[in-house]
Amino acid sequence: MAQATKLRTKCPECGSSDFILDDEMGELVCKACGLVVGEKAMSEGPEWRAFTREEKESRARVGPPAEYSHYDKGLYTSIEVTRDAFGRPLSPEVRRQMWRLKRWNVRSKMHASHDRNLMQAMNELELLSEKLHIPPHVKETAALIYRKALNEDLVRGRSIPAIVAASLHAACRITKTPKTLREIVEATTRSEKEVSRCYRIILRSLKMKMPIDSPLDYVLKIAEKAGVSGEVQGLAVKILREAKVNRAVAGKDPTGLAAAAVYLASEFKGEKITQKKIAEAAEVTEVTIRKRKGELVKKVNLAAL
DNA sequence: CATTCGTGAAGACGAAT
DNA sequence: ATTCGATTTCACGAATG
Repeated sequence: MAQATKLRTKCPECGSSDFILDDEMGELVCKACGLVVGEKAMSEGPEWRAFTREEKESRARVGPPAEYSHYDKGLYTSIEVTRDAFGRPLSPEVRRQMWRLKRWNVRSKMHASHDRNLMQAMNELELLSEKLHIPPHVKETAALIYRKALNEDLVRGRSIPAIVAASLHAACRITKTPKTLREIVEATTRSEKEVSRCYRIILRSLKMKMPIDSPLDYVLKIAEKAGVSGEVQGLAVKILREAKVNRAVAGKDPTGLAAAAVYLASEFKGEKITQKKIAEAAEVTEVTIRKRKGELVKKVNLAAL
């Protein structure tokens, strides 16, 4: 119990006392360095999975198992430090030295690659966020997601920038920030295909539940980019609301839907914008706008709005 | 001439097998 | 692992104004 309090106040890695409690995953994460204290501690034990599950169910205290205070124990059993290469006992002096060396070796090996990776990734994320004008809280979310991905060993064999981009995309969707995958990808050197693959992998292994993104989230952005009046924008929103209750939006690309709504609204209000302009603003093709527009016209009664 | 509309081929994706 | 169904995009041509 004393260990739990100790860990809550100080991160064993960087000494920071700032933690984020992610109760969805049952993880306690150091805000400064990203070390997942809870999971890190648990993975040292042989049955950490059972432990986490129990923790999750009881929803009681979050903290490391008792073994955390003796994390050296595991090394004692796996590394021979009591005898030399010929099986002769070592002097206590050498024994201590050896033990220290081994421990350092193992720890630095485990941490060095992790840290190097994280540093590169956070750097990349910083650049991306800057380029795309990502709000700070979204960036933070992306960072957290990346750290989880890293801890799940999802980065091995894939490109860091791709995973970073995927994490950012996930963060945008969770926070309902209207940024398309393509916009994010265009700020990187990676292909859309690759990033979207990473995104799906992250979603799956982290068991993340994404809110389905509504076309409404994109109306403002598109309207602004295309330079339409607030009136048109309001009408577009109304159209989409109506379309939603009429089940006219299932399975369609939300940006295309939003674009069509804006186009329709502008047409109706007499301040017509070309499909081309809206298509550009929404990053969909004119064909898609036409298709959605057709459905919208059929399903919602314009005059009633 | 610019804009709009419709169409077939092709690629991507999720779900089902 | 492959196939299927729905969807978007691309690249056109035709109609409209």
